Amino acid sequence: MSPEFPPVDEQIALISRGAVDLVDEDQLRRKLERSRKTATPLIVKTGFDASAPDLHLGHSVLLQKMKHFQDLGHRVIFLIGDFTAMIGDPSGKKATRPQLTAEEVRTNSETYAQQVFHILDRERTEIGYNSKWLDALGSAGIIKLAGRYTLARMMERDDFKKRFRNKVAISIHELLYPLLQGYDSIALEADVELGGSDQLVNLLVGRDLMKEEGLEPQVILTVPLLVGTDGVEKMSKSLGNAIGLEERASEIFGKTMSIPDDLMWDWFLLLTDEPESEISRRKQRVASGELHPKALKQELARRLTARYRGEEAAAKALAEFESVFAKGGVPDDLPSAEIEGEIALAKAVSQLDLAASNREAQRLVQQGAVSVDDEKAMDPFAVLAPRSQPYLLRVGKRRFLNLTVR
RNA sequence: GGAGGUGUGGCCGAGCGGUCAAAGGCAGCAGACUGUAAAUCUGCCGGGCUAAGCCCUACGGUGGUUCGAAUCCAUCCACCUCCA
Repeated sequence: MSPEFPPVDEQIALISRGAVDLVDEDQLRRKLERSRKTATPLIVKTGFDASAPDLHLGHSVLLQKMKHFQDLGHRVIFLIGDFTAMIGDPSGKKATRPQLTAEEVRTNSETYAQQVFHILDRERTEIGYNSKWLDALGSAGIIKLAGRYTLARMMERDDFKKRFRNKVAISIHELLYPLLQGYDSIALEADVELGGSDQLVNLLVGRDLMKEEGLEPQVILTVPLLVGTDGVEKMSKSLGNAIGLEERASEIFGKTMSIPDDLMWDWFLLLTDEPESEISRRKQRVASGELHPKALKQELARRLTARYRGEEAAAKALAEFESVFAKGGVPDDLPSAEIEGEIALAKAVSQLDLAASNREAQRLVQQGAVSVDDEKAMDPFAVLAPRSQPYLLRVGKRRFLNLTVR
């Protein structure tokens, strides 16, 4: 039963791969040594907000780091911030989050579980809810907790400092948020807490609170925020630059192919287990012209697609991408639709949702974006007459439809 | 409690009472090119209409002034700042 842990140096190498902050390494080393000696796994905590159940590749960076700990034999706790979600996230002060009901939290966490186990080991993942202890804390407990921290220390953090200096409002509950998050660490007696690099300060508060409580403070490890498909902003669903873990194979593949070439290196480092030395070697080979960036990006896309949709689907997505974009071909299985009676081309395009409106459909046709049966159609009012064979409609490079006109 | 400010298309952000479906930027879409749904360049970018024109909706809400308002007035709402 007693787990075998790899040598400490080996563990540290894997743990620190791609990490931004590690506070601090010596302490981690001590914890790992003790864990090895006593055959006791470390308790590794990662918090997730229960209000945003749609996970994307950005989240997967963190999940992978959790997986690393699992692979090393440690106890990974996937902590769902159901209580903190009910307070609302302080950083998103633009729109006050609606309070989630217990029911919603439950469904969301199920959705989570389904997505998370693409990466994490289902058998070895513990799922926790912070309402378990935060509910019990009560207002007296919160006040006591708040007494453990000072305004001056809270205001050391850059974001608050800036906002204060610029006279941008800071509401009281925003001060509470990190404290509650820190209390989670106390409750779990976490050895390590993982988070995105934007979480650093919150995680540090947890460390301080643990010390105050007389516990051994947690080690903090943060991972970078993954840059999204636009190559500029951090990946987020609302910015439209995200690739969801549940998307179709062709989408995952295609969207990955759409990232700027230079972003590949980051993605390789953060989203695959490719050794760092190998990544930099490839970078050199691309720079020297020996290796084609497209080929490499296709490999990245294939691997990411395979992880979430399986090898077979990934291979198919790759083949289809080549045939559609490199050779101007048509995908294997395309959607089909039927229309009763003859119809003008532009109208058909918009009615079939190949364009958002009639006007847009018209513009697309006039711009030469639409083809019928592989021939460019420039007249928006060309009539598609009823016929036994379906028409093959293509709009732009990516939208296809088999249309039967009766 | 008092003083003031702001509210424009998915976002940011211009906007003299007419020539404003509203500059510019971003995002998006398309075309060309290519090595890809990279990069670059070009075009488009509220909606409806068998249309090179007509019509409708739009500048926080409502109601006015005016031949005519995103632009002026009133009022309401929302957000923000300052002084207490």
